[in-house]
Amino acid sequence: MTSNRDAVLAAAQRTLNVDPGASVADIAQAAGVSRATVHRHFESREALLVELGTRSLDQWEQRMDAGDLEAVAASGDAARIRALLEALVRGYVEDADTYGFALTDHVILANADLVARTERLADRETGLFVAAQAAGVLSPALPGRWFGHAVYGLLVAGREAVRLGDVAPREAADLVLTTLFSGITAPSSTAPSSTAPSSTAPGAPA
Amino acid sequence: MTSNRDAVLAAAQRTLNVDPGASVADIAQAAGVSRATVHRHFESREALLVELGTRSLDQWEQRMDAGDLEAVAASGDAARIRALLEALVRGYVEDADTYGFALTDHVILANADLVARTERLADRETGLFVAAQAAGVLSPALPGRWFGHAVYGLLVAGREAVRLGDVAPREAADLVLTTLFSGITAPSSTAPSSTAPSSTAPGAPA
DNA sequence: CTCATCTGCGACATTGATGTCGCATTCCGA
DNA sequence: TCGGAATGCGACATCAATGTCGCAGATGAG
Repeated sequence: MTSNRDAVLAAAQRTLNVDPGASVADIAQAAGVSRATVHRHFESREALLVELGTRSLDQWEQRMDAGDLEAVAASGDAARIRALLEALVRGYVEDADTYGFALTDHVILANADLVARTERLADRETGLFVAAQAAGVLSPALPGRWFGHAVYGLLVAGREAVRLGDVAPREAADLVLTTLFSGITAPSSTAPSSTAPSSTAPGAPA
Repeated sequence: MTSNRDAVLAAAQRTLNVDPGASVADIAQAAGVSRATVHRHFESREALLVELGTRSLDQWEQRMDAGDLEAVAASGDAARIRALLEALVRGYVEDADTYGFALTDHVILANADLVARTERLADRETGLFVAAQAAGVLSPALPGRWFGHAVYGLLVAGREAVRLGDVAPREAADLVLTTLFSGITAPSSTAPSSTAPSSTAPGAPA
């Protein structure tokens, strides 16, 4: 059984979220095993990080699979596209809670394989964004590649806001989503916020 | 004269923007001096990073000073507030070009003094955001502390998008601004985009 | 010209972290 | 019960990066 291997991964994930520069020794301690044991399971610190990074990309991919991304994109159905976008982002915010450190970890971001795979997944996601533009859901004025970056940036923002205690973990998804979709300006005059996330409006009782 | 000291700082800034984990040796090489010389000017690698971080905070502070932040906030004048917000963000995007690495550098982000000063500056900025809410410029539904994070996140996004070549450096500011203010959804039907940045719309001829 | 100061550098010392190795212990299946 | 495969660990070896020290050349005021 890989019981302890998973324990190490879990500990690493927890530890790195607090201190992204944590050493193998720190991680081993958090996992309650010796440093050598960590090295039995992972050839190097980088290998450990790469595995975590891979898992975070797995989650991303699963989110897109689960949402049937290509089918929804091809459907051209504005409502479906819109709903999928929202579901994806909510999912990402949730995942960021676990793998958030991977968003900005330099070791992970420098690994060629992960970078390549990230690119492929981003391309795939961009397909949805572009379809969303065609369906009138997303602004046609923005470059297709930008959307993914915007999502990424707001994930980082949400994570940081929660980490610093500026927003409650529960609020994060709504904030990210509202900001992403509608921006931060006040809804123009009295018009109903037709572009706000469908679910609970931020500020409403949770 | 501190000629070479400045040269080291400049080299560090350049080098770190490419490889955030660059060693003192890397920086020294980029500056065309020996490693020991770097250490003559900066007690430690951390001290060097802290100085760069300090300078980036100086810029932030200067932007707020230059915009007369408190006066504008107190004025309650929606147009002035709105204009200042836009000017600030444009300024930040420009600064991120130079000090971008500081946005996510773990050494800098872990330094107590810099964190404390960042907090103070963020509080100051939040004053403007809250005034903007009162003036009807920013959404009253969002928590005051969120705005700063949203700006931060989109700066990271813009920086990354430019770094990866997904958007032209010239476009970055418009993209960040539009996304921040109006989000990424298509303007609801045919209504004039009353909340879009006042200057050049993204996509318009530069 | 001369001394004092500043700047730079090569060589050394130290440190923290990484990764390896052989031995002990546990956990099965036969 | 027995044997081997897997797991864990302490101790060691290595390495990369940091930081220190004393000497050498430049610079500049007097």
